[in-house]
Order: sequence, then C-alpha cells, then structure tokens
Amino acid sequence: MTAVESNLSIGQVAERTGLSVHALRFYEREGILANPVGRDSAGRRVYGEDDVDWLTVCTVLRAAGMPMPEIRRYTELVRQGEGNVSERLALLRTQQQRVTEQMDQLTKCLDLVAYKIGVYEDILADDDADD
Amino acid sequence: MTAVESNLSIGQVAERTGLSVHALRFYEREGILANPVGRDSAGRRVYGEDDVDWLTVCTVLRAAGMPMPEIRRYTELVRQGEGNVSERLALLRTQQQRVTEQMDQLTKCLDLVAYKIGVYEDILADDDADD
DNA sequence: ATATGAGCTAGAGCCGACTCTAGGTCAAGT
DNA sequence: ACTTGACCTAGAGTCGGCTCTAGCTCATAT
Repeated sequence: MTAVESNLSIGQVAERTGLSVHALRFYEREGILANPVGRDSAGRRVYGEDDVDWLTVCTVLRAAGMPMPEIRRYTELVRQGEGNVSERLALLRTQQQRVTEQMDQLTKCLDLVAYKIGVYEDILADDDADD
Repeated sequence: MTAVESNLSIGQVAERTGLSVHALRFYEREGILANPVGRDSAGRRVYGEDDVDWLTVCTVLRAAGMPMPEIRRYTELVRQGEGNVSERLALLRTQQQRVTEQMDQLTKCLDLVAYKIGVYEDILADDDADD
C-alpha cells in the first residue's frame, strides 16, 4: 500500500512547495492534483506527502513554461491510470521541445549579453587607465 | 557617417523583426527605440536599418524575459550616449543572472521530462513485446 | 469570553505584454 | 469615381496565472 498519509494542512504544503495557499486552492480548482484533496471534519484541506510530490513536479513543469491546460491534461491522464501512456508521452515530448526552444533563446541572449558586458567592461577599464 | 537610412515602412520592419505592426507601435509608445522614429509627409513611420538592429536586440532580450521597463531604461541610456556605462552594465548583469536562473530551471525540467519519457518508452516497449 | 490565527468559498482584481477596434488619411490601380 | 491596402491615433480588450477581498467557521491561548 502506498498510502503515505502525513496529513498536511494547506499552510504546510505552501511552505514545502513554495506555492502560496491561494495558488494551492487555485490549482485544486483547476484540477491540478493527482488525487482529490481530502477534507477534515471542519472542511479543511488535508494533503498527503504524495500531493506534495505531485505539486513539486507541477512547479518544475510550470517554471519551464508548460501551460496549465497541459498540466491539467497530464494530471487527468495520471489519475486515470494505465492505458494512456502514449498521450502522456506526447505531452512530455511537447514540453521537451518547448524547453529546448527556450534554451536556444536563452543561449542566444546569454551570448549577446556576455558580449556587451565584455565591451562595457573594457570601456570602464580604459576609463580607469585614463585616471 | 553612420546614417544608414534605408527608409523602411512599419510593415517591412514587422516582416524583418517578426514583431507585429501593433507591437512596433506599442514599442514606440513605450520608448523602446534608440532614436525616435521619423515620419514621412503623410505621418507614416519611417524606420532605418539601425532601428531594425536595435529591435532585433530587444526581441532577443524580451524572449529571454527581460521586462519592458528594463529594456526601456537600457534604451534611454543608449540614447543618452557616453557616461552611463556602469548603469548599462548593471542592467546587463541583472539580465545575465535572470537568464542563468531560467537555464537552471529549464535544465531541471528537461531532466525530469527526459526521465519520465524514458520510463514511458520502456512501458510502451514492454507492451509491444507482449503482443 | 474573547481574541488570534488558520482555514473556508465565491468571486473580483491585477499585471504584463501585447492585440484589436473604430474611425480616419492617403496613394495607387481599374 | 472609387475601391483597395497600408498606414495613422486613441483607447479598449484579452489572456494567463495568479492574488486578493469579503464574510464566514473553527480551535486554541489568555
């Protein structure tokens, strides 16, 4: 059994994932949780360690620009279980490509910026030499 | 003399830079052009080759997440000419750091995604073997 | 008993960076 | 003469991803 129930409050999950409590509620509404979040007797959310793990994956994907609808779709597929591996694969490959494209752009920018920094550093060095 | 006046229309600049004509007008309003764009007798914008060059730099910076206000500031400094090299340097170093941070996140995501793709590929391969 | 703090829902608001619309000018082609 | 197409301005609208507010319920500490 993989029932790792550590019974975390939304605040604790926020702390662990770096997401705000607002964002966590928002993510739930958006269907971005592998298994529906439980509630205690007072209606408060009760998260498990596995939710934290899933949310951590999601933050990595989000930070790399994967759009919410795709994350939601991926979440649905995971929730459904077996038998949809090729769709999951397709989503991940799309993301993989998105990431490599961004990398290219960042590299381009880094080259440009490094070059310009070099130029400006030289100017400053020459100015100092003039003193 | 560096007056490279090729007299380009906004449409031609859009084509060359990949920006929309809307975006070009927006950028002008935002002060994102090294030298103020000229107008012809009918009030139409007339760009030079150097504007295209500058806009190209800007798109690279934008694509790497440099915010408009910083691009505007950088543009102002370039417009002012000499004597503000260290502020330019500071802006570029900020951008350099922003870019490397993004790279880290993308790398993290790429690792995760590549790992998961591997897992799913194995599953598919096993399924095929079962046939 | 009451104040504090964490949580709840539904829904409004915000921010950045465009994008689009309305209503107009102008030059060239048919 | 008139249509087409590229351009103009001012300003409104859009979209994604949160973020915040109002008004509420609880449990715990003083």
